[in-house]
Amino acid sequence: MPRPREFDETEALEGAMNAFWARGYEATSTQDLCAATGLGRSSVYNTFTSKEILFRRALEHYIRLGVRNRAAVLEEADDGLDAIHRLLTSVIDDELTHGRRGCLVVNTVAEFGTADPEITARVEADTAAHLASLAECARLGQADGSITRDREPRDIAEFVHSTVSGLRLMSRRGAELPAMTAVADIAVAALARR
Amino acid sequence: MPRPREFDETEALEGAMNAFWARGYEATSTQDLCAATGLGRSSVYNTFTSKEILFRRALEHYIRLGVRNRAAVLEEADDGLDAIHRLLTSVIDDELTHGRRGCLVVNTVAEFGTADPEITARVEADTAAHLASLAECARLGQADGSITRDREPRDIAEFVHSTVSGLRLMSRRGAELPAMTAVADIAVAALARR
DNA sequence: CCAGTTTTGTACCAATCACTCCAAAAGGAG
DNA sequence: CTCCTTTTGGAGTGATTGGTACAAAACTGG
Repeated sequence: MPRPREFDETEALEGAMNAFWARGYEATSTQDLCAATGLGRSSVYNTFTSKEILFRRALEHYIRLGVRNRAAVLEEADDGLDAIHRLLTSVIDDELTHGRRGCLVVNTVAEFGTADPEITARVEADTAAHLASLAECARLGQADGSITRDREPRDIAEFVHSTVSGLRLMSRRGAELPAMTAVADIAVAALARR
Repeated sequence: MPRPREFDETEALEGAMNAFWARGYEATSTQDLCAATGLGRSSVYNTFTSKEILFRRALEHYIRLGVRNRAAVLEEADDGLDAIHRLLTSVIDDELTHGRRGCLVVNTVAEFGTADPEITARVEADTAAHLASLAECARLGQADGSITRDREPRDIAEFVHSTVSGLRLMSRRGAELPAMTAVADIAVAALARR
């Protein structure tokens, strides 16, 4: 039987994810990746094949964590509007407690645009999933009377998604908490049924 | 008297700006910069000193153009709310006619965060100026009755600024026009006096 | 304890990175 | 024309890039 690994693959992946998250794809060297994962050069390549593939796996891992977190937040909401309010609040919270790192997906979109087909496809899939979940919130909110019926659920979803991106970017550039809270407040109020 | 230059410095700067805009700072090599400016290696370094300084000048140039464009858009507005509506519409228009490039400042924030003090300061200054101009619009709109008085001008400015960033990011990831229009519509409606 | 398999560390690879050096070229002022 | 300055192209700088080669190490099933 083979020699066993001396590290936990998920932990290493998480280290790489954090490095890419902080500095972006291009600015993160393979040496940075060794340091961030705690692995030697050989182990990195033996496990993750290449920088590009490691990045895709890190992005994938990030997205999975994001989906999980969002689901947890939405679960404890009282109604549709509250769900969206909680979501925006949790974004702000997360930024404050984790040092204004922004969002890996947002950073990736900004860095790559649509230049890389594989990454574009992965981002598109995540965006679609996020939008679907937000649209479902909107539909629920319209049914329970908390969210305006003047807009299509799809459009509301796009608006909230855009607001989340905006908040993530605000945080990354170092905006103050009150400013971010104000943005979230106005966004939520815009969707409230009146 | 010295030998004169064979190129226009502003044109060269614009070429460099476009390269950084499309690919980001790290992914743009000095060779890319030569191609984008049309200059030889020596001329690039003779004129712009270093990649880092060239980037700062490109960012500066981009910001100046942006300020000029925004001023032109705001000038022809009927009232405060219309100004904000026109601003968001012009962002969408600009993205569609210029190939969904997003915004250099947004991309720069995503790529650098607050890691580089000089760039952070420049972005902060631009953000402050943009916010001030937006807050003035909000104040005007509150005075002429087009914008809600339930919010502070400062907060409205932050909200609009965040929405612009959100739209820019949407466009860069390739979102459809109707989705962007919906976001802008909801944002404008959120600020309307009712 | 041995055979078999994989991981690991080290040394190494060509290519590219940002950048520099320098001589030749190109003008204008006298 | 000559002098003086600056620009220009091309070759070259060391350092770093992403990625490999390979042998020693490490573990387990037999």
